[in-house]
Amino acid sequence: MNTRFAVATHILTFLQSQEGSPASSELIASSVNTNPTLIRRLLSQLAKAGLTTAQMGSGGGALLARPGTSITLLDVHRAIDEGHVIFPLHQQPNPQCPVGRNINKVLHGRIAAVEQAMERELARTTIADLATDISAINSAA
Amino acid sequence: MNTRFAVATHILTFLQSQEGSPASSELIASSVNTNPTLIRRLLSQLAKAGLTTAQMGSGGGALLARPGTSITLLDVHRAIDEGHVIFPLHQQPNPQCPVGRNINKVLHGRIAAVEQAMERELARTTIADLATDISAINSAA
DNA sequence: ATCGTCTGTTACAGGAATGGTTACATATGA
DNA sequence: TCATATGTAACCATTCCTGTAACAGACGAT
Repeated sequence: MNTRFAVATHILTFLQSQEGSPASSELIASSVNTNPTLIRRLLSQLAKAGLTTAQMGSGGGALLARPGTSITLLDVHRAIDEGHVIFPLHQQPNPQCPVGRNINKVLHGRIAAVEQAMERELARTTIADLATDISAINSAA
Repeated sequence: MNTRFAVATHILTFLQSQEGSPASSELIASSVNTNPTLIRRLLSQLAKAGLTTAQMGSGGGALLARPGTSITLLDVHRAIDEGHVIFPLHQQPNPQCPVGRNINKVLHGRIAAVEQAMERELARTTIADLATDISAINSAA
């Protein structure tokens, strides 16, 4: 089970709720309930994608690189699952067979439409949305 | 890389193009370019989902259990990736943390919308559509 | 009735991905 | 200078996927 997308989203939502003060990988790890190295690995990918920055040294930690209102779940998906295809095609079907020769060509178009629908929906939610939902739950309780 | 969805779709499209004559796992395997056991494993799942049937014994093989016009890619996805969540949540975030306590509740709703969008799109393509596209390419060539 | 064919299923091995752990060089604030 | 924290690498256990081999059971052909 690959939970990196969920954990990365958790990290970003956590940073959003910190309102600008840096969070150490150990603090984040305690919220996610995992170990700091895994958090740093994901933060490294998020930083490469331009979603977070890091402040090294004492009192340092991770920060959002831009407002949570401008970071969507699609951004997270692209940063974390880069190159991870949801519905991969199989390699080298038999070119001698009328079906095998063309199946990938035909399937590719249909799958592309599916992934586009998925991405459109991912793009509709921002990190700020999630943080807002959470704080609404917490202030209601 | 998990290509089971693509291979299962290939199998069903192959059966559709057979127009009712049974296909052995070995014949299908040669079209997919893999081994018969993998084909039989997938056929077993497709049969459990009611998409194919099997005719045992000499001259036997796999058959579509219902018209290809009524089998969608969503049916294939459900038969093959049953229980395989696209965006799984992470287990047991810290309940002491305001974010950790609620992140999964909030994320779940957003992810459900994404998967529904994906499923709607998968449901729009049938096995018969794929077979039609392929025969169009072959007769054009 | 026997034989060959084909399915359905199991077992096992190799390879890849995931996640947990440890370690360490580097950067930075105090 | 020192404690803190990042960034990254190495290693291990676990799990999933795929290929391979094996075998009992079903069924058509002869």
